[in-house]
Amino acid sequence: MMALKKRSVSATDRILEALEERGYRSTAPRRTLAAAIGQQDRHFTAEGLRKQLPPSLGRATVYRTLKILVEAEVLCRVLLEDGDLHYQLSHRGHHHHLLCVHCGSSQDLTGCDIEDVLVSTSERHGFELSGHWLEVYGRCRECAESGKAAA
Amino acid sequence: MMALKKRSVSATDRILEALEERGYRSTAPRRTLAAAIGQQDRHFTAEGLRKQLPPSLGRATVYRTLKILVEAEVLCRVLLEDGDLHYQLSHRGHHHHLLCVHCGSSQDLTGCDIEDVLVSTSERHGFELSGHWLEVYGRCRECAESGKAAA
DNA sequence: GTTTATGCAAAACATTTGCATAGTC
DNA sequence: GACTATGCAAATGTTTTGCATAAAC
Repeated sequence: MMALKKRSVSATDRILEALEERGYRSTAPRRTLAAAIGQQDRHFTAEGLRKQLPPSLGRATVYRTLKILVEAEVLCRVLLEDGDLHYQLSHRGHHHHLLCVHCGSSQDLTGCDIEDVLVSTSERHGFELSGHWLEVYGRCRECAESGKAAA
Repeated sequence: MMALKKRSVSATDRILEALEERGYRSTAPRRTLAAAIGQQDRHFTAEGLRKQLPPSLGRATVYRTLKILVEAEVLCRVLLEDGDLHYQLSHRGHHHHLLCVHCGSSQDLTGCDIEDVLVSTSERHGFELSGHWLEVYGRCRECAESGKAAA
């Protein structure tokens, strides 16, 4: 229904917990970053995020923290249609996204049978499947209903 | 069976034809580039390609030509598992790749029912599907059979 | 001759790294 | 106090741009 549910469990807290779990120290810059990420309602880039942060927060810290968060699976990377890679809040485990090209929102793809199709297709090609990356583009319900025109 | 069939119709010629079709001029640098691309037997990057070219061929020309070729659908971009985007010779039209993470070869995915699955899944989410991007990773038959160990 | 393409150098970005300083545990 | 994280500035690497010159049509 909504872009990226930012309320309820608080994405910010999930981020901080993930850092703690992994033995990273709790620092002011990381708390600031976690809060900022928690407020993103669509995919974002490292530089884009940085522009929303106090300039006192070093560039390197942003990049280093984002890398950690991707490894911790709190963030994931999404591939836009033009080939740009952005970051996005994520739920653990393998999943895919329905990316709205209009508003930038993203829904997780659940109950998807793609895996099965890939397994059989791969076998047919003598290919030993080990992973895949899928992004789905289109318009979310809201955007489809409202702007029947718009870009 | 093979990585990217470079013989038969000659990828180089396909590239040159595509340029001609689109009204681009036939120039020496473009011919050099086409030949070099035709010799690639796996995905490559702009900079990687440039290193195989005479230094007299300007950097800008490489980038400009690659962009044209992607638009002409002679090349396509492939997303590696680590998020790197590479170029690769392509066959027109929408298709996916089985990318061997070991030798870097690529097979086109044909007879794939993914589209159908996506359509129904999207509908279930109220999502108006417009496109998708899929990459499949694993080992090609040759690599799977030979190095049962190797990286 | 007109128009397009090229090479170059510089600019614009994005990301990473070394290191001294500051903050956590 | 020991170890980790930070901010900064510089280094790296990639891609884009402006522009005068050269080549294609």
